[in-house]
Parts: sequence; C-alpha cells; structure tokens
Amino acid sequence: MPPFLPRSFYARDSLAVAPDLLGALIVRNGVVLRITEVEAYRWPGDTACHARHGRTERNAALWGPPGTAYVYLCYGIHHMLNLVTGAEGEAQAVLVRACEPVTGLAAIRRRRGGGDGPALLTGPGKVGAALDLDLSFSGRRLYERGLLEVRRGEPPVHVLAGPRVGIAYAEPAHRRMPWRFAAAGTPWVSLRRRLRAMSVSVRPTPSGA
DNA sequence: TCTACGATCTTT
DNA sequence: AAGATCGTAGAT
Repeated sequence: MPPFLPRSFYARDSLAVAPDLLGALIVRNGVVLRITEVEAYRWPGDTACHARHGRTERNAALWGPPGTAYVYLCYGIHHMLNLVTGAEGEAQAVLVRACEPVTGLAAIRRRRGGGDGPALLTGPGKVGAALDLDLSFSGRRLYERGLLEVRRGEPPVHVLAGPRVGIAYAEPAHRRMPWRFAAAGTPWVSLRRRLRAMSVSVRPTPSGA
C-alpha cells in the first residue's frame, strides 16, 4: 500500500492542495478509490464556503487542523467528504466530488443496491455513500492508520479547471472562480456537460511530493 | 419554536 | 422539472 499523504501536504492553501489531490487514494474498509474530481473552498473571500456565517456546531471540523475530515449532511440525504487544508483555525477544505473505484467495487455495488456503470462514483453524494460515511467521520485524521485513510497515488497528466457546482447562493464573483478541478480523460467526472466550458491546463505539482 | 433551504441525486 | 429527506441557521 502506498504511503500516506503527510499532514504537511494539507497544510497549504486549499487552492494549491485541490489539484494535487487528483490521483490520490482514499482507503476505507477494503474499498480503495482514486480521486478524480475536487473543489476548493476557503474563507475569507469565498461566500460559497460553509464558513461564510462563521464557526458553528455543524461546520466546526472545517476549522480544524489540516489533514482531517469534514463531513456534513447535504439535502438531508448525502454525506459529503471534505479534506481540511491550511492552518488550524482557518476555514479551508477540498470537497471530493468524484472517484474512480480501484478495489472493492463489489462492496460498493452491494451498498448501493447493485446496478450502475461509470456513473457509480460521479458526484459527492455517491462518493460518501461508497465510503459509507456519516457525521462521526468529521475530525478524523487521514494521514495515519484509521477508518478513513488518504494515500499517495498516480497523478493525472492533465487537469481541467472550471467553476464550482451547486453554489447559486454565493456572490457572482465567487461563483465564477475556477476552483473545480478534474482529471482529464476519465469518465469518472460529475456533470460532464459543464466540463466542456473548462480550460485544459498542465498539472502544476506532483501529488504528495 | 418556526421556516426556508441546501457544496445532491433520481425519476418523471 | 420536481421530490426525497432532515439538520442547520436565521428569524420570530
């Protein structure tokens, strides 16, 4: 099994961490996923971020130390996985929006009641379901042995960047920020149609180096 | 307390 | 185009 992404990997701006996370592996109870799509959020200066109303009981983990998880419930149904970045006391995180299954695909299908092709892990709610997450995962450290681990993986050659999804409530300027990143050339990406407007760029830094 | 609504997904 | 489904935040 590849080494953990160290705590220091996360102790940077979420904007730098987000693209570097593409290709990394999420390990959870026999299931291994490769991250293919992420979004960066950070406060201040981003009204799409959950920290926009300050520190609350719900978003407490978002302000926690880098390299920990922030899981929240969306639409009363979906458990969304964020990886906390920056320094402790800041409110920054990277949302995992899509993954490619590496191992444990059978367990994931069972969990979801069978069926499905490439749409299996495209979308943050589906990722949360595949990893069987709940709110108790908030605050867990991801850089050491545990129920949820993140390890080094093969980075994609090219990265797509574009505006984030599902943040209509944010200020227009923040809505337009190209803080959504996806590995180019894989089917493991959500809302493919909106990817067409994205610009192709070369990956800035190697993952976990 | 009450109410509106969400970093979504599925079905119609 | 809209329902599922429920915890949170802001208002009362």
